[in-house]
Amino acid sequence: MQRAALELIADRGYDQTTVAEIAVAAGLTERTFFRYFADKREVLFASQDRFIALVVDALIAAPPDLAPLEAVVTAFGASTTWFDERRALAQARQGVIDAHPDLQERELAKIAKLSTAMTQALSDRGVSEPQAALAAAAGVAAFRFGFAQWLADADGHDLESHVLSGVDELRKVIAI
Amino acid sequence: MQRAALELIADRGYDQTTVAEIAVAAGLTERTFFRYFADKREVLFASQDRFIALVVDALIAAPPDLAPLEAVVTAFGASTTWFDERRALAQARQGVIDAHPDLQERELAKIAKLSTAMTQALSDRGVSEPQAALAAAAGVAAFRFGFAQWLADADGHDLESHVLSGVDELRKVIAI
DNA sequence: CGCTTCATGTCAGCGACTGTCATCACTAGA
DNA sequence: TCTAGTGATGACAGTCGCTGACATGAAGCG
Repeated sequence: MQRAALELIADRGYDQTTVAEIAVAAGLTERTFFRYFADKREVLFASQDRFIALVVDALIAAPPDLAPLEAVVTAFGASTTWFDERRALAQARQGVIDAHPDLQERELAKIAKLSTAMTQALSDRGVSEPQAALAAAAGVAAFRFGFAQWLADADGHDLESHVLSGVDELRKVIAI
Repeated sequence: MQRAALELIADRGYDQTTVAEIAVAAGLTERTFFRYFADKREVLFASQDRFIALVVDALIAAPPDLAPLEAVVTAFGASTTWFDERRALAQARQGVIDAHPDLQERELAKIAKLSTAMTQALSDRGVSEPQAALAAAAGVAAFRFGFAQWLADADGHDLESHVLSGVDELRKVIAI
């Protein structure tokens, strides 16, 4: 169903694609669609949930002596090869999302979910509440920055180096 | 209409309040509601748009020799007295928003809108693209942090001091 | 063979949202 | 003062996202 949805929406646009059409294209009915996905947008974000789980697990498993922001960056590192192997798909998906405000909203919500999950994981590592929240926010900002650069980057540096340069930029901005 | 909406939703919940009810409570019809607000959520966020305009204008007007992050913080300072005078209303509104995921999504979207507007304004001040994006992201993160503290703060420090302590915390996290 | 369970289909219905046309007040200008 | 135009609103019908309730059929298990 996710594949069918991405193809249909990429083809004719989000508004012009009904849930019924997606379901039929996958050989099912509209009602069944809503048994798998909470709403229409969600069909494009199921993979995002897996990504979040992956990164949070990596954060929990990170060496306990790392500073908060370093632990966050390390955790993101665990996901970068997964992306590096699927750059074309990620670009297609991002194109669809960037084309519709409703989808951008959902993406922001997923990012926020990631951020709060990382905050929680940092708390569990013994980081204080404010430090955890801001380290997660900063790390996520750097990742988003690096991710955008990576998607746009024609000469194919890998995602991780883009994320690291995002952290560097962040340090420069803050250090003033 | 905004007042009617906030009261009704605070009273019986977002899902249990229909657009038609809000419109009638304001002496209008559902169709007219949708001429003023793009969708049901938006009625709770019109004020947010004014806030964004205010802060962005302040950023444009900030002394040109300020560092990016300092300019952002200064711009937020222009809005804090507005909030300090309306703390009770802000709390009511935040309570409603926190009670429904759809509204949280919209709030994130508004925050993102603010962030990109500030990025643009920083660019216009001559700040480089990456620095602008990250300074805006960092500033917004600090503001959100300070805002949450301020809403929860019983002994009434003003918003600005909470935001400044957010920036301090951010510096500590990053500096490692 | 009967029982349960799980995935799916069917159907009816609500509410968000839109396009279209009608109505009515208000204004500008002859 | 009449008239034409403009802008805000209402009325109505229709689409689509989404949900609850019940039916069906296949798979597994005693």
